[in-house]
Amino acid sequence: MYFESVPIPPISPRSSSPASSATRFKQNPSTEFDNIKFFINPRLKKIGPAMAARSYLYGGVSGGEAESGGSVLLTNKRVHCSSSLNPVDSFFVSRSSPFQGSRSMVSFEDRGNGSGGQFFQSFDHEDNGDDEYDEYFQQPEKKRRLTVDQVRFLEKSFELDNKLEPDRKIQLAKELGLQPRQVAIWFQNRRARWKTKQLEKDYDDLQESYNKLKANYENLVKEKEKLKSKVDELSDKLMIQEKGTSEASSTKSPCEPQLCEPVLEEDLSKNMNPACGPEGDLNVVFERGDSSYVFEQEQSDGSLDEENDNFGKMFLPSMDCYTSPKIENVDPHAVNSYYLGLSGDDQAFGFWSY
DNA sequence: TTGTGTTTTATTGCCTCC
DNA sequence: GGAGGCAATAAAACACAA
Repeated sequence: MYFESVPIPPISPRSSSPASSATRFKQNPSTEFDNIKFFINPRLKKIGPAMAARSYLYGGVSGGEAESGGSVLLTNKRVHCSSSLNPVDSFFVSRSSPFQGSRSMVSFEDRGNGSGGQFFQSFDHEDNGDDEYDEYFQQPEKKRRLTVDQVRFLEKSFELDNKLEPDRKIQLAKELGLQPRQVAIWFQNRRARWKTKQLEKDYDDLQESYNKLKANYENLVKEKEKLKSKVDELSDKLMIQEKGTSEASSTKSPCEPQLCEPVLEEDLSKNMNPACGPEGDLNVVFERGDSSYVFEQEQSDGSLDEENDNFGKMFLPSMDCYTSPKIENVDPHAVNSYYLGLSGDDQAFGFWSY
């Protein structure tokens, strides 16, 4: 086991200067970055090797795990972290790549001996003077964005397959002049972005469906109101007509054979004719009593029918006050259809078929 | 110029699979 | 147990308004 306490001065990562990083590095001359595997700060938070190296190089610790002014413990415990410090990665950076120009902030190509391990070894305090430290740290690698061409290339590759097999990763890294790790990270982040976009799209689709349904519902409510007012209007007419009829009958002889005769089916079908409409002798129809039998043909199937059913039931109570008690046995379909002068087929209004 | 919000690059820990 | 994926997150880079 290898433990070492490493003080971290209170320096903001953003405002850090290369010199301060170098200073900190020099404060720990015995630090061997090749042995850095695992970091624990005083608050027992873990810091990976790359993060630790980053804190040295750039004056801060990514992830906010290390508290400034605190210290970390170095151990050689192995953690799963494909750190960019891996010297092997630098071999994948092709100097002849057409996509040169973007490197990871922890890419150490063109630095010293060209490998991460050697890069760090070159800072052995015993073998290097202060000037050399400062020379390196005054021009730190910054986090660099990929070039437009690199991104375009990666995007095309992502379109083909958003998963990255090891061979493909290495191939892409070579072609782009990046580290395989960078390619893997790019795909990882790209998948995350894709997923976010997908979620947004799904949300929009759901929202659109909801809006359509809502609009349909509002239309139905409007139509319902329209029909209700029409029913009310016709009910009023019926009441007036009833009044007139009763007044007329009271002035006539008690028994008028034509009116008291039972209504025949043929007569009813005449009354059901839309052309006749509600102006027909409704009293006669309801006097028959078993109207549901008469209007059996009005029955239809499907949810639409159910809608109409409720619709009819909804208006019946308001009609009770206008009609004789016998009407309570009447099929709501029949009542509505008859009152509106519509046959069963005519009930298939356009607005029902959303 | 500076403050602020967004995007991109990168790290970490956890999880699953082999 | 190692490799790779993912969610969460940090921080640099960038965009843009005041």
